[in-house]
Order: sequence, then C-alpha cells, then structure tokens
Amino acid sequence: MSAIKDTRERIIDVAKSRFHNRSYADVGIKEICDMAAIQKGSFYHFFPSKRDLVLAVIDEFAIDWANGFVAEAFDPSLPPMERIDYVIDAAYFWQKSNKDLNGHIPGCLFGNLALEISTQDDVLRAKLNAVFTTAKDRFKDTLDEAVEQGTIPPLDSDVTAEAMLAYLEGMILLAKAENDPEVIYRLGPALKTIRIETNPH
Amino acid sequence: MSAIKDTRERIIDVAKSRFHNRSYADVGIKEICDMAAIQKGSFYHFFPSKRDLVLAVIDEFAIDWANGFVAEAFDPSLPPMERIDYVIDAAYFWQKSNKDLNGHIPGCLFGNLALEISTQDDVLRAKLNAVFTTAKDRFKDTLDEAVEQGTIPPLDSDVTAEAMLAYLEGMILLAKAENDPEVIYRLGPALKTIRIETNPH
DNA sequence: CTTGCAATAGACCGACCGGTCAACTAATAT
DNA sequence: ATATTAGTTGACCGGTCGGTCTATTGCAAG
Repeated sequence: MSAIKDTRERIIDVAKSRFHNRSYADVGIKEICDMAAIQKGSFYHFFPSKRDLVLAVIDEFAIDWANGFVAEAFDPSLPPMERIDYVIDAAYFWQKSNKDLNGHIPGCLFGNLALEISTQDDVLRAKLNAVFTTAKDRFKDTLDEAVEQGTIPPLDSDVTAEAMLAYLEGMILLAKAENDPEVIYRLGPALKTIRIETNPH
Repeated sequence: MSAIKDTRERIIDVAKSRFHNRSYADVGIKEICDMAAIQKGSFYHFFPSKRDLVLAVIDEFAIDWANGFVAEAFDPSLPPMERIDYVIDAAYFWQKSNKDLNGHIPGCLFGNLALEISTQDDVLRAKLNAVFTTAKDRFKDTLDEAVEQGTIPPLDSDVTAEAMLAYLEGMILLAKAENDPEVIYRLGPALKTIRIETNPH
C-alpha cells in the first residue's frame, strides 16, 4: 500500500538481483542491508539466516519466472513447437538486456546456485531440483500436446523434456562463459530437434 | 624425484579436488595449507594470491582432462560417432565414482567455476572460455571426420560441436542438481543426435 | 667454507563474515 | 488509555578471510 515497499520484500529484491549477478557466497548480509537501507537487526527479524534468505529468493524468483517469460513462452494459444522457439527468444532477450545493463551475462539463477551449493547443502539442492522438475514438466506438457496434434512423432516426452532443459541450461552456461548472448541465438535452433525415443521393454 | 611431492604440486592437488567438490569461495587458503601440511608463508611463496592458484588449478585440470578421459574418448582408432558415446560413458563413470567416494556429484570443475565467477573476474572467465573452446574443437574434429567418412550428412560442424558441449554441460548440471549420475545415462543418447545445419547465405 | 637464494615457518594484520542482543519505537487490539 | 507485539536500531561478538612480514632453514654454486 505504502510507496516504500515492505522491508521483507525489499530485502528479497536486493538479494535476488545480487545473488543472480554475482554468487551466493560473494554477497554478504551487510551489503544487502545497506542496499535495502535497513539494519542487521531488521534483516534477522525476517530471516533466521542467510540460508533462509536464499531459500526465499529461490521461491520468489521461481514465481517471477513462472509469471514472466515462462507464462509467455508456454502460451497455450501458440502451436506447441513454437512455444519452444519462444523459450529461446525469451532467454536471449533476458540475458542480452541484462548484459546491456551491467556488462555481464548473469546466467540462470537456478543453474548458478545449483552448481555453487549442491554439494554443500542438500536442502537447497533439493529445492533447486524441484524448480528444474517444474520447468521440465512445462516442456513435457508441450511435447505431449505436439504429439497429440501429430506435429511430431511419438517420443519419450518426459526424458526429452529433461534433455531440452539440460540443453537450455548448457547454452546459458556457455553464453555466460563467453559473456555473449549470441551463443543462445546460435545454438537455440537445435533445442526443438532434440528427441529421445520411447524405451521399449 | 623425492617420495614427498613437490610443495607447489601438493597445493594444486589439494586445491583442485576441493574447488571441484565445493566452490572457489568456500575453500580458504588456511584449509588448503592445512591439508597440504604447509604454512601460509610457503603458499604465498608459490602463489601471489588465491586467484593465481585457481588459474593454475584450471591449467592443471585442463591437462589432466586432456590426458585422461578426453584422450581416451576421442581415440582416433574409434569410429567418429562412437567417440561421442564414449564421452558420455566417461562423464557418467567419473561422476558416479566421485559420488560413491564422497556422496556428491561434483559436476564439471570448469562449468562450476564459470557460473560462480564469470561475472566477477573477466580474466578467469576468458580462461574458462578457452577451455570450452578447446573442448568444442575436439567435438568439431570428430564431426568433420564423420562427415568425411560419410557417416553423417554434412552440417555446421563448428556450431554443432558447441551445441554438443552445451548439452554435455547441461546434463552434468542437472545430474548435480539431482545428485544422480543416472541423469547422464538417461539423457546421454541424445548427444550424438544434435545437429545444426550449415547456414546458407 | 662462505655466500646467496629458494623454501619454509608461523606470528600477525585489518577487514569482513554471519549472527546476537538489549533497547527503543510504532502500530494495533482491547 | 493501556498492554502487547511487530518492527527497527546500531553496537557488539567471535571467528575467519586473504594476505604480509620477519626470521630461519636447507641446499647449491663459487
């Protein structure tokens, strides 16, 4: 209601962009407090620990993502396989605009965190994994629909969806290493050609 | 020559496995010194900074890798496309054996570091990117050979090679998030089906 | 034997880390 | 009007961070 955003929300906003553009370990509580213009006491009033903050950040970002370009890209009014092209476009523009703003490709927050802390915190790892599973399911639904409509031959939609997600994350990883969003445009077209056949047994 | 390894080498060995299994930020100089059974003075005699250490670790690991399973997988005596299957096998066994040892999939050191520090250190980023370029070239040579032998139709071997590398890194990322090497087996078969056509213009 | 330098030891540094705490203020419910 | 609680302040904590420095050792060349 007020012009000044809720403190908790402000903390998460600040942390979200910083974790995304740098890393979990590199961003300290002090910095987050300064940028959110609050004191440490307030921070620890809302979050018992830094770990609880990143948990909340993952939740919030997953919601942003689902309501943002994922909702657009997986628009049911588009033909199924066109949605997948849309995912590439969305990823490209997102990374590119971020680079234009601050000179660097941030990559995917979930991918970044997964590689940084999966071996160190199993709860965090499981949470990230759940986000990936949700993303995979969007691909799977799309593939199932495409098969139903006869756009593509039947396949193992679940595993193919996972493969597509892997490819997407891999592209973003290489784009980040090269600091060049064009990688996504260059490699993007292959995304919808990935296929894993149904395993007969 | 001596039974006790050279100090510098011991530092790198210790750092290599720790950076790989945890993260750059999470592993401190003190810990590395303790595990290598040396004092800080010795460490800073060989490395001006932690950053210089990780630079050296990347070099060493790239050599290990090239001489290790990369050399095996891209064995010229194998039919080209079989080499690509071998890459999957090698990645699977490497991740699996590491999990059996310490309970966690470490992922790819280069991918881990790329996502952790690409936005924070451009020199490190460029070095990691160079490692990826080298890896891509192995795929490219293999594809060119396959085309030459008529095993596969002509394609854009350079971009396809990059796409294969992206997919490989993406698989490993998801496997780490799931902490399950089977992801690599499940998704692996699609690697050699990735194709990007030559762009006519 | 001595000179010189690479290698090592280990105490030390200021800065910063995540986190705590007691005191205070503002809003709300009765 | 009062009691209760949510929110906030900012000083403070022990520990660890990457890194420095001086002193000492071991070895090798002259």
